[in-house]
Amino acid sequence: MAQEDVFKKLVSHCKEYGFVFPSSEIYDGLGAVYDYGQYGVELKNNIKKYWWDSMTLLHENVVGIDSAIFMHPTIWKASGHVDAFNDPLIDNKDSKKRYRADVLIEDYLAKIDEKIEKEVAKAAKRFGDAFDEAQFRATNARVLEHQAKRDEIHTRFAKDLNDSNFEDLRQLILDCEIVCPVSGTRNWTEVRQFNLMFSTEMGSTSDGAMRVYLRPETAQGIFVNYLNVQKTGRMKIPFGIAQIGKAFRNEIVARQFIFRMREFEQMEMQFFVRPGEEMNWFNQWKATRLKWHKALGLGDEKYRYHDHDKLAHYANAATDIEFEMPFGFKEVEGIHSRTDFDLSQHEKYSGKKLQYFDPELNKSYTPYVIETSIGVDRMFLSVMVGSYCEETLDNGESRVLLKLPAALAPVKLAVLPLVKKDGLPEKAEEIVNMLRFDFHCQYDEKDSIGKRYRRQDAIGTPYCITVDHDTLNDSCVTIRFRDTMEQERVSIDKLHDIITEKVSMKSLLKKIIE
RNA sequence: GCGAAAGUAGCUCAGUUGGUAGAGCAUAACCUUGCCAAGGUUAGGGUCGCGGGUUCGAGUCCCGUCUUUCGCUCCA
Repeated sequence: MAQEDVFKKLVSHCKEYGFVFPSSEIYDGLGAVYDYGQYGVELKNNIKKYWWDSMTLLHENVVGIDSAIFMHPTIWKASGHVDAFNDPLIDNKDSKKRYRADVLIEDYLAKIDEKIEKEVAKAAKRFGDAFDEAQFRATNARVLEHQAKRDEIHTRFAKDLNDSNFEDLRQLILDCEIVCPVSGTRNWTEVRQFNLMFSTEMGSTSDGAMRVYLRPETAQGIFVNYLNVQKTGRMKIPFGIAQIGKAFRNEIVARQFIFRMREFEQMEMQFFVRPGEEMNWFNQWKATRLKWHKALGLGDEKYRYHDHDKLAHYANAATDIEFEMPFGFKEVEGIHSRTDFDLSQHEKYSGKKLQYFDPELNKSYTPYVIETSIGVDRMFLSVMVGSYCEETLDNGESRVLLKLPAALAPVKLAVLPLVKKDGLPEKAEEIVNMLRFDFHCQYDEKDSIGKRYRRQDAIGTPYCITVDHDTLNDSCVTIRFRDTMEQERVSIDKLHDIITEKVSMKSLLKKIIE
């Protein structure tokens, strides 16, 4: 089966079994925004817990925070996000070339200036020979006309740009009859500002309102709090701060299901180190993070590093951990050595000292930062991709199952009475009531036992507990394993310990520090 | 953003030259059965993505729009 078909089926599966729904579906959806359903939210929460525990439990020197989505707007100036994508752009539909709208108009204004100069030069040359009053008046009128036009355009241009009024800016381009240098046509698209940040107003409706942004990354919330945490937590360098939270990016092209969304969730950890020691820590976190992924057992060959050749302005080393999606190897996590760029920028813009006094070195410095940044939704997708499975059984039947790591599965076990009479449902309910405090359990008595097994396979439930007539006498049940379909007869008393051992995060976490 | 294709039940899809919408699976109830998607009876669920137009009549033809997918482009 082609990879694209698998992906299509996976997307359908996510919808059909309550993992992921398109947002606002009854209103035709909202582009590149998705909601998590009843099983999706459980899986997602488990992924987050796995990450959180791996950071905060396995590392004494890593603590968590939860910073607000709204932050002071100057933070985004300091981080470089405001200036990075602020140009008004316009496309010519015929040549498919993209231009900066403001540059087109500036070029046009320059042309008018050229015309004026030419007129003046021409007149000066002519009047050198003989003065003709009629010609002088005509030239003067043309120059004044040009100047008036230039001033008018300039006024409108400055106003539109200042107000970010792109409709008027486009109208100005049309009114000036500016043509595309390549195609020579005036077939223009709308003017758009490709700013990756969403903005909104904070404060009163009229004068006092301040433009604030929905954060495009969670990292800045960590940087601006790093001294608070360091001082109140008595943290010594090296130490890290972890955070899980929503981030928002106004992507131009958002595609591939939940891989690139406009509202998404990040799990970021910023690790503060001594300047000069950053490469050691960079390599260490690179290795640790890959172990975290591989511990899930989705297949080691599905992961690879992708080292960046071209580095962002803030980084001196960067690598991605990529996962093999049906549409190719794609970035799931980024590990960056961000130097002291962010903290220095915030020192500059806030005017506050953000240095750390290192008692061992007996001096102050601005720490360097290693960042690990992973997209929760991408991780979710990679887990689904790695788990989705269509099998043909010995009897020729097929089954669809999610081979989810037991620790991540939304439902840990289903308790099924073989028949819904003879007291078996009551016995099954008893077992559910015994286990429900520790595990997410489901009870199901509808349809044949085989059908119920398949239903649980489809949502990735690792264990099914079946209550039969013998159970009433010997207090034993069969436990059926999702991946092998094998069964084992065990005592009800032992169920709790058996399941605990299998679904605990502990076994995953141990693999990371091995 | 450009180009192409698609949108009909929860899912996968059919629907003839235009004549008031179907199947399989799924869901719910009952009967029978009981360890890997069994059978029977019955029920619920669709203004055919949305809005216009042509027509006596539109799921079907035309226009617009929204959403999704693929390719290119852009971004990281």
